[in-house]
Amino acid sequence: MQISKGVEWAVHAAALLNGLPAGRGLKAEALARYHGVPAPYMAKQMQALSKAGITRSSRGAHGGYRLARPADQISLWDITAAVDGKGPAFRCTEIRQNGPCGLKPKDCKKACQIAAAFAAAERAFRESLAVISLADIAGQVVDDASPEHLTAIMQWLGKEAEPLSDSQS
Amino acid sequence: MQISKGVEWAVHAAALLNGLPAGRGLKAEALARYHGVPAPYMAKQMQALSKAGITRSSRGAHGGYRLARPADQISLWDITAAVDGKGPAFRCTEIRQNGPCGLKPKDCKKACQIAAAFAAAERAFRESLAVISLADIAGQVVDDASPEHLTAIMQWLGKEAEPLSDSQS
DNA sequence: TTAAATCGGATAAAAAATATCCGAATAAAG
DNA sequence: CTTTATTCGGATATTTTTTATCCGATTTAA
Repeated sequence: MQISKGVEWAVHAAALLNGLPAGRGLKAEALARYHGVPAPYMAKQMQALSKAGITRSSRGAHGGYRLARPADQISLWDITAAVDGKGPAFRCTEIRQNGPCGLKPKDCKKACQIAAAFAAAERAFRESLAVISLADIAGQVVDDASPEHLTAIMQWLGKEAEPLSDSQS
Repeated sequence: MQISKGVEWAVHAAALLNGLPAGRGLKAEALARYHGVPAPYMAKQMQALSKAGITRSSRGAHGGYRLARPADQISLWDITAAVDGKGPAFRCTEIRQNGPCGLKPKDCKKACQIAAAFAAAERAFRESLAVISLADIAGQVVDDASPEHLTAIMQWLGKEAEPLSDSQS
Protein backbone atom coordinates (compact mmCIF):
# COMPACT_ATOMS: atom_id res chain seq x y z
CA MET A 1 0.00 0.00 0.00
CA GLN A 2 1.85 3.01 -1.32
CA ILE A 3 0.76 6.61 -1.84
CA SER A 4 2.43 7.99 -4.94
CA LYS A 5 5.19 10.54 -4.58
CA GLY A 6 3.15 12.90 -6.75
CA VAL A 7 0.72 13.42 -3.87
CA GLU A 8 3.47 14.80 -1.67
CA TRP A 9 4.63 17.15 -4.42
CA ALA A 10 1.11 18.29 -5.24
CA VAL A 11 0.36 19.20 -1.62
CA HIS A 12 3.60 21.15 -1.26
CA ALA A 13 2.94 22.92 -4.56
CA ALA A 14 -0.61 23.83 -3.58
CA ALA A 15 0.61 25.15 -0.24
CA LEU A 16 3.08 27.40 -2.03
CA LEU A 17 0.41 28.68 -4.43
CA ASN A 18 -1.56 29.66 -1.34
CA GLY A 19 1.21 32.14 -0.52
CA LEU A 20 0.79 34.04 -3.78
CA PRO A 21 -0.73 37.51 -3.90
CA ALA A 22 -4.18 37.66 -5.56
CA GLY A 23 -4.17 37.56 -9.35
CA ARG A 24 -0.72 36.04 -9.65
CA GLY A 25 0.49 32.55 -10.47
CA LEU A 26 3.48 30.24 -10.88
CA LYS A 27 4.36 28.11 -13.88
CA ALA A 28 4.98 24.40 -13.48
CA GLU A 29 8.69 24.77 -14.09
CA ALA A 30 9.00 27.31 -11.27
CA LEU A 31 7.11 25.04 -8.87
CA ALA A 32 9.47 22.20 -9.75
CA ARG A 33 12.54 24.38 -9.32
CA TYR A 34 11.32 25.65 -5.96
CA HIS A 35 10.94 22.10 -4.66
CA GLY A 36 13.99 20.66 -6.38
CA VAL A 37 12.10 17.98 -8.31
CA PRO A 38 11.92 16.95 -12.01
CA ALA A 39 9.90 19.53 -13.90
CA PRO A 40 7.94 17.27 -16.27
CA TYR A 41 6.63 15.07 -13.49
CA MET A 42 5.69 18.04 -11.34
CA ALA A 43 3.84 19.37 -14.39
CA LYS A 44 1.89 16.14 -14.57
CA GLN A 45 0.69 16.53 -11.00
CA MET A 46 -0.37 20.11 -11.67
CA GLN A 47 -2.39 18.92 -14.64
CA ALA A 48 -4.20 16.49 -12.35
CA LEU A 49 -4.98 19.29 -9.89
CA SER A 50 -6.37 21.47 -12.70
CA LYS A 51 -8.44 18.62 -14.07
CA ALA A 52 -9.96 18.17 -10.62
CA GLY A 53 -10.77 21.87 -10.37
CA ILE A 54 -8.39 22.51 -7.48
CA THR A 55 -6.16 24.84 -9.49
CA ARG A 56 -6.82 27.07 -12.48
CA SER A 57 -4.28 27.28 -15.29
CA SER A 58 -3.45 29.97 -17.82
CA ARG A 59 -1.68 29.04 -21.03
CA GLY A 60 0.64 30.98 -23.27
CA ALA A 61 3.28 33.51 -22.37
CA HIS A 62 3.22 34.47 -18.69
CA GLY A 63 0.91 31.58 -17.97
CA GLY A 64 0.87 29.49 -14.81
CA TYR A 65 -1.19 27.99 -12.02
CA ARG A 66 -3.17 29.47 -9.16
CA LEU A 67 -5.61 27.99 -6.64
CA ALA A 68 -9.15 27.82 -7.98
CA ARG A 69 -10.79 28.50 -4.61
CA PRO A 70 -9.86 29.60 -1.08
CA ALA A 71 -7.39 27.35 0.70
CA ASP A 72 -9.80 26.60 3.53
CA GLN A 73 -12.06 24.93 0.98
CA ILE A 74 -9.35 22.57 -0.30
CA SER A 75 -8.75 19.47 1.82
CA LEU A 76 -5.81 17.08 1.76
CA TRP A 77 -8.23 14.41 0.58
CA ASP A 78 -9.22 16.59 -2.40
CA ILE A 79 -5.58 16.71 -3.48
CA THR A 80 -4.92 13.03 -2.77
CA ALA A 81 -7.98 12.00 -4.77
CA ALA A 82 -7.03 14.27 -7.65
CA VAL A 83 -3.54 12.80 -7.98
CA ASP A 84 -3.94 9.18 -6.85
CA GLY A 85 -7.57 8.64 -7.80
CA LYS A 86 -10.70 8.19 -5.73
CA GLY A 87 -10.85 4.41 -6.24
CA PRO A 88 -10.73 2.06 -3.24
CA ALA A 89 -7.31 0.74 -2.22
CA PHE A 90 -8.75 -2.67 -1.39
CA ARG A 91 -10.24 -4.23 -4.52
CA CYS A 92 -12.56 -7.13 -3.75
CA THR A 93 -12.23 -9.73 -6.49
CA GLU A 94 -15.11 -11.81 -5.14
CA ILE A 95 -13.03 -14.93 -4.67
CA ARG A 96 -15.84 -16.20 -2.43
CA GLN A 97 -17.56 -17.09 -5.72
CA ASN A 98 -14.60 -19.24 -6.82
CA GLY A 99 -13.65 -22.83 -6.21
CA PRO A 100 -15.52 -25.97 -5.12
CA CYS A 101 -17.54 -24.17 -2.42
CA GLY A 102 -18.02 -20.93 -4.35
CA LEU A 103 -21.18 -18.92 -3.72
CA LYS A 104 -23.69 -18.26 -6.47
CA PRO A 105 -23.91 -14.60 -7.56
CA LYS A 106 -27.47 -14.38 -6.20
CA ASP A 107 -26.14 -15.21 -2.72
CA CYS A 108 -23.68 -12.31 -2.92
CA LYS A 109 -26.04 -9.37 -2.70
CA LYS A 110 -24.57 -8.46 0.66
CA ALA A 111 -21.04 -7.10 0.36
CA CYS A 112 -18.27 -9.47 1.41
CA GLN A 113 -17.54 -8.94 5.12
CA ILE A 114 -13.85 -8.66 4.45
CA ALA A 115 -14.33 -6.03 1.77
CA ALA A 116 -16.71 -4.15 4.06
CA ALA A 117 -14.14 -4.04 6.85
CA PHE A 118 -11.49 -2.61 4.55
CA ALA A 119 -13.97 -0.12 3.10
CA ALA A 120 -14.67 1.13 6.63
CA ALA A 121 -10.95 1.54 7.29
CA GLU A 122 -10.49 3.50 4.10
CA ARG A 123 -13.43 5.68 5.04
CA ALA A 124 -11.65 6.49 8.31
CA PHE A 125 -8.52 7.36 6.32
CA ARG A 126 -10.42 9.65 3.97
CA GLU A 127 -12.31 11.40 6.76
CA SER A 128 -9.05 12.09 8.55
CA LEU A 129 -7.62 13.81 5.49
CA ALA A 130 -10.87 15.54 4.60
CA VAL A 131 -10.97 17.60 7.80
CA ILE A 132 -7.52 19.10 7.19
CA SER A 133 -7.44 22.03 4.77
CA LEU A 134 -4.61 23.60 2.86
CA ALA A 135 -5.17 26.67 5.03
CA ASP A 136 -4.52 24.55 8.15
CA ILE A 137 -1.25 23.28 6.70
CA ALA A 138 -0.13 26.70 5.54
CA GLY A 139 -0.92 28.19 8.95
CA GLN A 140 1.13 25.57 10.75
CA VAL A 141 4.05 26.01 8.39
CA VAL A 142 4.05 29.76 8.94
CA ASP A 143 3.88 29.29 12.70
CA ASP A 144 6.89 26.97 12.68
CA ALA A 145 9.09 28.86 10.24
CA SER A 146 11.67 31.47 11.20
CA PRO A 147 11.05 35.07 10.09
CA GLU A 148 14.12 34.92 7.83
CA HIS A 149 12.81 31.86 6.06
CA LEU A 150 9.43 33.47 5.45
CA THR A 151 11.15 36.55 4.08
CA ALA A 152 13.21 34.41 1.72
CA ILE A 153 10.06 32.75 0.42
CA MET A 154 8.35 36.09 -0.11
CA GLN A 155 11.33 37.41 -2.03
CA TRP A 156 11.42 34.34 -4.23
CA LEU A 157 7.69 34.58 -4.92
CA GLY A 158 8.02 38.28 -5.75
CA LYS A 159 10.67 37.37 -8.31
CA GLU A 160 8.91 34.37 -9.89
CA ALA A 161 5.18 35.12 -9.59
CA GLU A 162 3.61 36.24 -12.84
CA PRO A 163 0.46 38.31 -13.20
CA LEU A 164 -2.07 36.01 -14.91
CA SER A 165 -4.79 36.86 -17.34
CA ASP A 166 -8.35 35.99 -16.38
CA SER A 167 -8.92 33.25 -18.95
CA GLN A 168 -10.47 30.03 -17.81
CA SER A 169 -9.47 26.47 -16.95
CA MET B 1 -2.78 3.84 -3.34
CA GLN B 2 -3.36 0.13 -3.83
CA ILE B 3 -3.57 -2.73 -1.35
CA SER B 4 -2.06 -5.83 -2.92
CA LYS B 5 -4.33 -8.65 -3.98
CA GLY B 6 -2.36 -10.97 -1.72
CA VAL B 7 -3.93 -9.30 1.32
CA GLU B 8 -7.40 -10.32 0.19
CA TRP B 9 -6.27 -13.88 -0.41
CA ALA B 10 -4.44 -14.11 2.89
CA VAL B 11 -7.49 -12.95 4.87
CA HIS B 12 -9.76 -15.43 3.11
CA ALA B 13 -7.24 -18.21 3.65
CA ALA B 14 -6.85 -17.40 7.34
CA ALA B 15 -10.62 -17.35 7.77
CA LEU B 16 -10.83 -20.81 6.25
CA LEU B 17 -8.06 -22.14 8.50
CA ASN B 18 -10.17 -20.91 11.42
CA GLY B 19 -12.81 -23.46 10.42
CA LEU B 20 -10.44 -26.41 10.84
CA PRO B 21 -10.77 -28.86 13.71
CA ALA B 22 -7.95 -28.64 16.26
CA GLY B 23 -4.70 -30.31 15.24
CA ARG B 24 -5.44 -30.28 11.53
CA GLY B 25 -4.17 -28.14 8.69
CA LEU B 26 -4.35 -27.38 5.00
CA LYS B 27 -1.52 -27.28 2.50
CA ALA B 28 -0.96 -24.19 0.35
CA GLU B 29 -2.14 -25.96 -2.78
CA ALA B 30 -5.47 -26.86 -1.15
CA LEU B 31 -5.99 -23.28 0.01
CA ALA B 32 -5.35 -22.06 -3.53
CA ARG B 33 -7.70 -24.64 -5.02
CA TYR B 34 -10.44 -23.76 -2.55
CA HIS B 35 -10.29 -20.09 -3.54
CA GLY B 36 -9.66 -20.63 -7.23
CA VAL B 37 -6.39 -18.70 -7.36
CA PRO B 38 -2.85 -19.50 -8.61
CA ALA B 39 -1.18 -21.91 -6.19
CA PRO B 40 2.37 -20.50 -6.17
CA TYR B 41 1.27 -16.97 -5.38
CA MET B 42 -1.09 -18.14 -2.66
CA ALA B 43 1.86 -20.07 -1.24
CA LYS B 44 3.86 -16.88 -1.14
CA GLN B 45 1.21 -15.17 0.97
CA MET B 46 1.09 -18.11 3.36
CA GLN B 47 4.85 -17.85 3.78
CA ALA B 48 4.42 -14.22 4.75
CA LEU B 49 1.80 -15.18 7.34
CA SER B 50 4.10 -17.83 8.82
CA LYS B 51 7.03 -15.43 8.91
CA ALA B 52 4.87 -13.01 10.88
CA GLY B 53 3.85 -15.71 13.32
CA ILE B 54 0.18 -15.66 12.34
CA THR B 55 0.22 -19.22 11.02
CA ARG B 56 2.36 -22.25 11.85
CA SER B 57 3.59 -24.51 9.10
CA SER B 58 4.56 -28.17 8.99
CA ARG B 59 6.83 -29.43 6.24
CA GLY B 60 7.15 -32.80 4.60
CA ALA B 61 4.45 -35.33 3.79
CA HIS B 62 1.06 -34.41 5.22
CA GLY B 63 2.35 -30.94 6.02
CA GLY B 64 0.34 -27.75 5.86
CA TYR B 65 -0.69 -24.57 7.62
CA ARG B 66 -2.76 -23.85 10.72
CA LEU B 67 -3.42 -20.69 12.76
CA ALA B 68 -0.71 -20.06 15.34
CA ARG B 69 -3.10 -18.55 17.89
CA PRO B 70 -6.84 -18.14 18.52
CA ALA B 71 -8.71 -16.24 15.81
CA ASP B 72 -9.85 -13.55 18.25
CA GLN B 73 -6.20 -12.63 18.75
CA ILE B 74 -5.55 -12.11 15.01
CA SER B 75 -6.64 -8.75 13.62
CA LEU B 76 -7.10 -7.71 10.01
CA TRP B 77 -4.24 -5.27 10.52
CA ASP B 78 -1.96 -8.14 11.61
CA ILE B 79 -2.63 -9.88 8.30
CA THR B 80 -2.37 -6.71 6.21
CA ALA B 81 0.95 -5.80 7.82
CA ALA B 82 2.31 -9.33 7.34
CA VAL B 83 1.57 -9.34 3.60
CA ASP B 84 1.90 -5.70 2.57
CA GLY B 85 4.42 -4.55 5.16
CA LYS B 86 4.14 -2.25 8.13
CA GLY B 87 5.79 0.69 6.40
CA PRO B 88 3.92 3.98 5.96
CA ALA B 89 2.01 4.48 2.71
CA PHE B 90 2.99 8.15 2.59
CA ARG B 91 6.75 8.46 2.33
CA CYS B 92 8.00 11.95 3.17
CA THR B 93 11.02 12.74 1.01
CA GLU B 94 11.74 16.00 2.84
CA ILE B 95 11.44 18.16 -0.24
CA ARG B 96 11.14 21.11 2.13
CA GLN B 97 14.94 20.85 2.34
CA ASN B 98 15.30 21.21 -1.44
CA GLY B 99 15.51 24.17 -3.75
CA PRO B 100 16.36 27.86 -3.32
CA CYS B 101 14.34 28.24 -0.09
CA GLY B 102 15.16 24.80 1.31
CA LEU B 103 15.34 24.43 5.08
CA LYS B 104 18.53 23.39 6.83
CA PRO B 105 18.40 19.92 8.42
CA LYS B 106 18.68 21.45 11.89
CA ASP B 107 15.43 23.34 11.29
CA CYS B 108 13.65 20.08 10.47
CA LYS B 109 13.53 18.46 13.87
CA LYS B 110 9.77 18.80 13.90
CA ALA B 111 8.10 16.44 11.43
CA CYS B 112 6.79 18.04 8.27
CA GLN B 113 3.17 19.09 8.84
CA ILE B 114 2.07 17.40 5.65
CA ALA B 115 3.72 14.11 6.58
CA ALA B 116 2.19 14.36 10.06
CA ALA B 117 -1.30 14.76 8.62
CA PHE B 118 -0.92 11.68 6.46
CA ALA B 119 0.58 9.73 9.34
CA ALA B 120 -2.53 10.53 11.40
CA ALA B 121 -4.79 9.34 8.60
CA GLU B 122 -2.87 6.09 8.30
CA ARG B 123 -3.13 5.64 12.04
CA ALA B 124 -6.91 5.92 11.74
CA PHE B 125 -6.80 3.31 8.98
CA ARG B 126 -4.73 0.90 11.06
CA GLU B 127 -6.86 1.34 14.17
CA SER B 128 -9.96 0.57 12.18
CA LEU B 129 -8.48 -2.72 10.96
CA ALA B 130 -6.90 -3.54 14.32
CA VAL B 131 -10.22 -3.75 16.16
CA ILE B 132 -11.62 -6.37 13.77
CA SER B 133 -10.49 -9.93 14.44
CA LEU B 134 -10.55 -13.00 12.28
CA ALA B 135 -13.12 -14.38 14.72
CA ASP B 136 -15.40 -11.38 14.00
CA ILE B 137 -15.15 -12.01 10.27
CA ALA B 138 -15.71 -15.74 10.58
CA GLY B 139 -18.73 -15.18 12.81
CA GLN B 140 -20.34 -12.80 10.32
CA VAL B 141 -19.69 -15.16 7.44
CA VAL B 142 -21.33 -18.05 9.32
CA ASP B 143 -24.32 -15.87 10.20
CA ASP B 144 -24.86 -14.89 6.57
CA ALA B 145 -24.31 -18.27 4.95
CA SER B 146 -27.02 -20.82 4.20
CA PRO B 147 -26.93 -24.13 6.10
CA GLU B 148 -26.26 -26.00 2.86
CA HIS B 149 -23.25 -23.85 2.11
CA LEU B 150 -21.81 -24.41 5.57
CA THR B 151 -22.32 -28.15 5.17
CA ALA B 152 -20.51 -28.08 1.84
CA ILE B 153 -17.55 -26.31 3.44
CA MET B 154 -17.41 -28.81 6.30
CA GLN B 155 -17.45 -31.73 3.87
CA TRP B 156 -14.65 -30.20 1.83
CA LEU B 157 -12.57 -29.53 4.95
CA GLY B 158 -13.15 -33.10 6.14
CA LYS B 159 -11.81 -34.36 2.85
CA GLU B 160 -8.79 -32.05 2.55
CA ALA B 161 -7.71 -31.36 6.12
CA GLU B 162 -4.61 -33.28 7.16
CA PRO B 163 -3.60 -34.17 10.71
CA LEU B 164 -0.38 -32.27 11.38
CA SER B 165 2.58 -33.22 13.47
CA ASP B 166 3.55 -30.95 16.32
CA SER B 167 6.86 -29.72 14.89
CA GLN B 168 7.59 -26.04 14.99
CA SER B 169 7.47 -22.99 12.72
C1' DT C 1 0.64 38.55 -38.24
C1' DT C 2 4.26 36.59 -36.11
C1' DA C 3 6.70 34.43 -32.64
C1' DA C 4 7.67 33.04 -28.06
C1' DA C 5 6.03 30.56 -24.18
C1' DT C 6 3.05 27.47 -21.56
C1' DC C 7 -0.14 23.76 -20.69
C1' DG C 8 -2.01 19.10 -22.06
C1' DG C 9 -1.98 14.54 -23.56
C1' DA C 10 0.89 10.81 -25.53
C1' DT C 11 5.17 8.31 -25.09
C1' DA C 12 9.62 5.78 -22.73
C1' DA C 13 12.14 4.05 -18.48
C1' DA C 14 12.20 2.36 -13.81
C1' DA C 15 10.13 0.17 -9.98
C1' DA C 16 6.89 -2.75 -7.87
C1' DA C 17 3.55 -6.23 -7.77
C1' DT C 18 2.24 -10.63 -9.65
C1' DA C 19 3.14 -15.18 -11.02
C1' DT C 20 6.32 -19.15 -11.27
C1' DC C 21 10.01 -22.40 -10.47
C1' DC C 22 13.45 -25.28 -8.06
C1' DG C 23 16.13 -26.69 -4.00
C1' DA C 24 16.09 -27.66 1.30
C1' DA C 25 13.70 -30.02 4.81
C1' DT C 26 10.56 -33.13 6.88
C1' DA C 27 7.98 -37.29 7.52
C1' DA C 28 6.41 -41.70 6.36
C1' DA C 29 7.20 -46.14 4.19
C1' DG C 30 10.28 -49.93 2.88
C1' DC D 1 18.47 -47.12 8.83
C1' DT D 2 17.76 -45.85 4.06
C1' DT D 3 14.92 -44.39 0.56
C1' DT D 4 11.26 -41.90 -1.46
C1' DA D 5 7.39 -39.02 -1.78
C1' DT D 6 5.70 -34.62 -0.28
C1' DT D 7 5.75 -30.06 1.49
C1' DC D 8 7.47 -25.48 2.64
C1' DG D 9 10.87 -21.66 1.70
C1' DG D 10 13.58 -18.60 -0.82
C1' DA D 11 15.29 -17.29 -5.49
C1' DT D 12 13.80 -16.36 -10.23
C1' DA D 13 10.76 -14.55 -14.60
C1' DT D 14 6.79 -11.87 -16.16
C1' DT D 15 3.37 -8.45 -16.01
C1' DT D 16 1.51 -4.22 -14.33
C1' DT D 17 1.95 0.19 -12.15
C1' DT D 18 4.46 4.07 -11.09
C1' DT D 19 7.78 7.44 -12.36
C1' DA D 20 9.91 10.29 -15.62
C1' DT D 21 10.14 12.49 -20.17
C1' DC D 22 9.00 14.39 -24.62
C1' DC D 23 6.43 16.75 -28.36
C1' DG D 24 2.30 18.96 -30.27
C1' DA D 25 -1.99 22.12 -29.35
C1' DT D 26 -3.15 26.57 -27.51
C1' DT D 27 -2.77 31.08 -25.80
C1' DT D 28 -0.68 35.50 -25.03
C1' DA D 29 1.99 39.34 -26.11
C1' DA D 30 4.78 41.88 -29.23
